[in-house]
Amino acid sequence: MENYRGEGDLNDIVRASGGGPLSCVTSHGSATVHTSGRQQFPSDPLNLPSSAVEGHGFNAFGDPFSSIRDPLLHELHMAAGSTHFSRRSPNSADHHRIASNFHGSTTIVGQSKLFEEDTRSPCNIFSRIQISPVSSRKLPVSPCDLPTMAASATTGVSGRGGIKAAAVLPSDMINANTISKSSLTVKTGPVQISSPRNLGIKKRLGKSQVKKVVCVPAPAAANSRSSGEVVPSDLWAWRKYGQKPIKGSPYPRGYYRCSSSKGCSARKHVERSRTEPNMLVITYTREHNHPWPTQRNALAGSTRSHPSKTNNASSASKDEELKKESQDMEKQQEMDDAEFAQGIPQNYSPALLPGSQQAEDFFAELDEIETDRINLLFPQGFSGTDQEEQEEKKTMVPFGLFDWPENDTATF
DNA sequence: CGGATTTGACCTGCGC
DNA sequence: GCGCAGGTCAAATCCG
Repeated sequence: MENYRGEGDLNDIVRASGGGPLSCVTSHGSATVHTSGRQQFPSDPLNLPSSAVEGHGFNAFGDPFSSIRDPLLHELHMAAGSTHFSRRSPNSADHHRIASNFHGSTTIVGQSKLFEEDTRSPCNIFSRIQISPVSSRKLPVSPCDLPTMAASATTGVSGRGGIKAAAVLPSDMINANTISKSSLTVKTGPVQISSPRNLGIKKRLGKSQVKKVVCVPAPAAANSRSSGEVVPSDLWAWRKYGQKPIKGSPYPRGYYRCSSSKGCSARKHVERSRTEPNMLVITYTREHNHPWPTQRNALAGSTRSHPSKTNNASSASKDEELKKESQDMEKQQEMDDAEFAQGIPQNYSPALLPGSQQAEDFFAELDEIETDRINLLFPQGFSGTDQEEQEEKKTMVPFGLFDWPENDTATF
């Protein structure tokens, strides 16, 4: 059984309420009249004192994935936290501002009230993120195939038994940026994350395995060899070892194992949602038995997934970009590691007052870092002049990590 | 040439 | 026990 640490090591992905830092939804730009899509981003785990986080049940279930952070999820998390919550303010006006900022463009009048209410509610956003026990055999449809369940899934918890299977929230439903854009059009990808952190109950699945499911928008461009299937890249290096047609689905499922480290038994399989072909359902099984790789390792392990990234950049500047990116990522990882080691985010600085010089300097630095990160992730730069477009791309930052073509953002 | 992908065969678990 | 479907293996092939 290789290094597989056993079925018991993986938690189920269902939690009756509460959730974890992985429950970061970066979707935006979608529009819905569903106004209960409350964003509890003050629950951003990066910026909350650990006590507050634990108070909501984080890390209360010995989640194996909490010790090994998935870079994909981690980056989503980071991007959301850094991009939209760096300008912290204790007053409600800024709550309002933050809530609207998160979605990049639209200000929702009255949002702050919702915001405040929700921060008091024990049923925070994390209970609204996709919560789905997954069994490849017993779940007839993938999490992304269940948009119609969203209404009932807004709590993420059903009445009977407390857990609703496959309660998947389309981004439309989780999006606080309601009534803002063309109805029900997802312009940039929704990301639905089902995390083992969301589990309160262990549940055995088909082959005694518990899985972690992530739904991401499917890139359209081809960056794989012949199948045309495009798999978003995360910081792990994955090697494809199989592909199978799945009954009932027109799309095959690709099987990948971690190649970041020899002997790592981590697996994932990627398939398109059968009802939403624009969505990829990535199911992670087993655990990595090594720390998640540095950027250098990740790049080394995914060369084939990154064909011809020329983009008019000279090789010299490309090297510099890569170098800078690598340094940036490593620096960020070091910071993160330190935060996780201490349990309290180091950049959590509640003492900063909005008007103080200290705060201004702090935010100025964050702005610089922010700009750098975005530039790194979009080395081509933002070509568009439209402010909304730029805002959208800014919010898209995490998706850049998947190495998606810029143009794909409008294909949903 | 080394490493990644493809793909058919084989293995295994589950439902009937 | 049998059949089905998902998961894995490994040889062939491809690509940088």
